[in-house]
Amino acid sequence: MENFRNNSSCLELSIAMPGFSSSPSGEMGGMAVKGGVDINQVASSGTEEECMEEEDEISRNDGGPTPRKKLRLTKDQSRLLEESFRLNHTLNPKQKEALAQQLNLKPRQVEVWFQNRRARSKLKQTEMECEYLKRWFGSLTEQNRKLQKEVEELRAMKVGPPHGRHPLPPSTLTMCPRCERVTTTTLLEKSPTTTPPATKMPFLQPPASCYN
DNA sequence: CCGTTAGTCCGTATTACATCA
DNA sequence: AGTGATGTAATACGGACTAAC
Repeated sequence: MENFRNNSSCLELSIAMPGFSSSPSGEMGGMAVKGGVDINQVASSGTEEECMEEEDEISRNDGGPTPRKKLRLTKDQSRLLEESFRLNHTLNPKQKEALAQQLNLKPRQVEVWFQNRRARSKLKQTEMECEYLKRWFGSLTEQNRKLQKEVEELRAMKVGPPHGRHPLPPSTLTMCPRCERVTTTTLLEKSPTTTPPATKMPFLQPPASCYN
């Protein structure tokens, strides 16, 4: 059976992360998944069916819950998994099988590794977003503080000398999120920092000056 | 055509173990 | 040696999707 579900795009945020290419393969299906399988019983290149057989053996043992032991992947295994992940964030059954064979792991282990890896990616992205929003908040606070100050100054000017002085145009601050350089622009221009970062993170749209 | 069911994969939360300071 | 923190492999569960009936 094929499963064309392809919704890992929910992970697709606009922050560019190294090794996060978000190009899931579409074709899914065909693997038995549910059911607790203690796959730590040595990483032999077994099939899913063999996993199930092992599970049966385990559950037949003494009836009691078998303590699960945890496998640590070798550096080579991790490296190869990471390389595969860079190419694809999801695996179709054939890829999974091939990779498992190559790594001397069970397909289920490869599948779990990819699931956890996707979760870690997402967590990392969320942390980055959080960090960015904090900085955003900080810069807006600072911007607000300066504008308040400017308002105060303008008010003071208004009640001060009646004529002969041209007040400066009100300005606002713009911070480039990439280089974190603050520039001043007049309010007649559209200030990018006043645009909420709701949909797209402005990492991807730094001002042209950033590249100068 | 529509509803139901079974099978599959995925995301998410959690658990349990290994390792390190 | 004991312990708490951290990283991560593995499990549990529910949702989404598809094919078959």
